Amino acid sequence: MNAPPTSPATPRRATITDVAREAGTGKTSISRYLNGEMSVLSPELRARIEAAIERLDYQPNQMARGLKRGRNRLIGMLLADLTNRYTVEVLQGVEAACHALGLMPLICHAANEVEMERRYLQLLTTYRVEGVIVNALGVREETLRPVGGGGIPAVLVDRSVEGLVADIVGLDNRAAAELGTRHLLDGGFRDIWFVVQPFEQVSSRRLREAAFREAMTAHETTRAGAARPHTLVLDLADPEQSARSLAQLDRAIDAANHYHAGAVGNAARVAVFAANAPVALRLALHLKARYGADWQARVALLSIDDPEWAELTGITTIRQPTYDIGYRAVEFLHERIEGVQTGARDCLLPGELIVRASTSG
Amino acid sequence: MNAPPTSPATPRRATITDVAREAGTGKTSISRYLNGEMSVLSPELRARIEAAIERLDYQPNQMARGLKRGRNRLIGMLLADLTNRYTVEVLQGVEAACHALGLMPLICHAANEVEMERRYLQLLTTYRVEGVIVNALGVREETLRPVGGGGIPAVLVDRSVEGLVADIVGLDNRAAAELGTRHLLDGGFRDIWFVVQPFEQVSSRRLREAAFREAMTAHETTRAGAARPHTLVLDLADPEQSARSLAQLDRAIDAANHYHAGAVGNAARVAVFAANAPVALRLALHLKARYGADWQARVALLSIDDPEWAELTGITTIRQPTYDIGYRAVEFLHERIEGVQTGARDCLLPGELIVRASTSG
DNA sequence: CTGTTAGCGCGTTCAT
DNA sequence: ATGAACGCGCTAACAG
Repeated sequence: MNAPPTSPATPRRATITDVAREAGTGKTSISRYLNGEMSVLSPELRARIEAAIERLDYQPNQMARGLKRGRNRLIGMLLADLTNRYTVEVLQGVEAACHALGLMPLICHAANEVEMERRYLQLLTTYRVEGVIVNALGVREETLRPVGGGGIPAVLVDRSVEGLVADIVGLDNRAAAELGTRHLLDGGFRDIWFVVQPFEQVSSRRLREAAFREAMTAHETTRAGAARPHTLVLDLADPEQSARSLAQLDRAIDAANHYHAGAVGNAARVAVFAANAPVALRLALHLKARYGADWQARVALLSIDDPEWAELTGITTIRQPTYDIGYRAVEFLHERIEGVQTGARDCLLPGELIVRASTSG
Repeated sequence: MNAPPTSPATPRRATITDVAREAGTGKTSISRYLNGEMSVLSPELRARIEAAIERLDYQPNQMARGLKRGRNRLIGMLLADLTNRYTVEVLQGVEAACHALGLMPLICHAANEVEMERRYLQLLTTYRVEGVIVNALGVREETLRPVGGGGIPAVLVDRSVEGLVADIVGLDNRAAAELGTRHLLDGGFRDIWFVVQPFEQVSSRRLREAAFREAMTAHETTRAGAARPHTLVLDLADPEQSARSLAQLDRAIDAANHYHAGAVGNAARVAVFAANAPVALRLALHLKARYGADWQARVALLSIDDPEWAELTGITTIRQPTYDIGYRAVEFLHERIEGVQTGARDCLLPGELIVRASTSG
C-alpha cells in the first residue's frame, strides 16, 4: 500500500542538466538564460539553449529554485469564509495583484473553523511562504505567532487581530456606518435597528456598531422626532439566540406599525441596518416568512455589502471596494517582503452607497 | 531595486542541521523522527530530538522534502469562476478531502479568462504539482497538453474537455434535466423554455439541453395539451445577444398570457427552466424589471443550482451535490497519483429537487 | 539502533 | 563568454 506511482505514466520531466547536455553546454549557462542574463551569452549559444528547451519542453522547477535562493514567490492567503461573497471579491483583487507582482497565492479556506485556521497557518509556514494575508475569525495573537512581528510578514484584511501589530486594509467602517445611518435619517426614519453578529471579537463589526450609535446620537431632533437607535445582536451560528433576537425585532416592528399608524412617510416604518450580507440575508428570509412577500412595506432594509440578490430584492446597500482591498493587501505585503520596515499601517477604503427601493419608497 | 529582504526581521528558520546539532546527533535520526520511524529510535534519543525541535520551533521545509522524494503533496485546482457559488461549494469538498488525504490544494482562479487558465496550468506544472483538478471554460486539449494522458494526472469537474480522456465527476446532467422537466410537466406546464448559455463548447450544458428536449418529446399529450419545448440561448457575456434573447422570451410570455387567458392552472403560465444559477439570476432580474415585483405570477422559474436567493424568492431548484463532487474528485485524483491505471472513469452524482412556491402555486 | 555519504534541481561564486 | 564545484534542506541507501 501507498506504493510510489508506477512511473510509466509520467516520463519524468526534463531537468536543467538534461537541457545542458542537449544543448552541449554547462548548467550554468542554462541558468543564466533562465534568469534573463542575456547580455552574457553569445547569440549562438543562446539559440542552442532555446532550441534545447523547446525540444525537451523544459520548465524550471520552482521548488528547487526556491530552495536555492531562499524565496519561492509563494504567499499564503488565509480566508475565513469563501461562502461569503465579500471574500471571493477580495480574492479577485489578490489574484490580480499577485499576477502583476509575480507572486503565487496559496489559498487556504478555514470554513469558519478556528482549528482549520491554525492548521493552515502552520502548513503555510511549512511551505515557507514569504508572507501571509489574513482574513481570520478566531485567531488570537497566539495562534498567529509564527506570523507578524518576529515571523513572516503579514497583512490583515477587514479585521484586526488582538495584540498583533500588522498592516491592515479594509473598509472605512466608521465612514460606512455613518453613511448608512445618515441616509436612513435623511429618509425620515427614526427607529433604526442595527443588526450585527456578536461583535466583541471582530474589530470591523465593533467599529460599525460604534459609528452607527454615534451617528444616531449626533443627529439633532427634528419634526419627525428624535432618533431612536437600537443594537441587536444576531448570532447566526446559534439558532436559539437568533430566534430570540428576531422575535424582539418583530415586536418592535409590530409596535411601530401600530403606534405610528397614520404617521407621515418613513417615520412609520422601522429601518433595519444590517452590518453585513449574511445578516441581511437572514433578516430578509425571516421577514419574508413572517410578513409575506410584501415585507418591505413594513421594514426598510439597508445593508453593508452588496450581495447578488440586493438588486433583485431592491434593498439599499453600501458596497465595499472589495477588489481594491485585495489588491492593496498584496501590495502592502509585497513591500514588507521587500524589506519595508515602517510601523503598522492602516489602509481604509471608502464604501459606496447604492440607493434602491427599500429606502427610497 | 528589488533588493533582498533586509533579514533582521526574519531570524531564519531552523533547519534539520540545526536540530541535529542541538540534539547532539546526526540529521538522519532527525529525519527518521520526522517520518515517524519511531521503532528505530532509542527512547532516549527520541526525547532529545523532541526537546530540540521544541526549543528551536523547528518545522521541516516541505519544499526540500518534495525536492528529494519527488512528491510534494501539492495538487492544483483550476477554477473557472469563483463568483459562482457552485464552484465555492465544490471547493469545500475538495479542501475536506485534501485535508483527509494529506494533500495541499493550490487554488487557481481563472476568472473566466482563457488566457489565465493557460498561465495557471503552466504555473502549476512549474510547481510540480502531483495532479490537477480542472473546472475550466475554454481549455481545449492543446492548452491542457501538459496534463492528462502523458502528463500529470488530471480529473475534470462538471465539464469534459474535447479530446482529453480523463476521469470526470459532476452532476448527472441527464437525470437532473429530466427531473426538472418532468416536475414542470407534472405541474401542468406545457410551454417550457429552457434557457442556457452558449452550450456548444460546454459538455454539461449540452447534456442538460439535450435531456430537456428529450424529456419533452417523450411526454405524451394530455388534456392540458402537447408539451412545447423551446430552447433559448442566453450569452451572459454579450449584452446585445442577451437583450435579443430576453425580448424573445418576453414576447412568448405575453402571447401565452393572452392566448391562454382563462385556461386552467399552470397551462396558462409559461415555465422557464434555467440551466444554471447565473442564468436564473439574469432572468429573475429581467423579469422583475419588466413585470414588476409580481413577476412570478406570470412566469414559473426553475433552476439547476440552488443559489442563496432561491429561498428568498421562492423558486424551485435542483440542488447539485457540490460538496460530494469536490470530495470525489480529489479521491479520484489521489488514486491516479498512487498509480491507478484504469481507463477514464465517470462519476455522475444525482441532483436533488427542491420544490418551492414558483412551481407549486 | 545510529551516523556517513550521496544526491534531488537549481543558483552562485570563482576560476578560466 | 563559459563552465566546475559547492551548497540550499532534506531523504535514502549504505555502512557501522
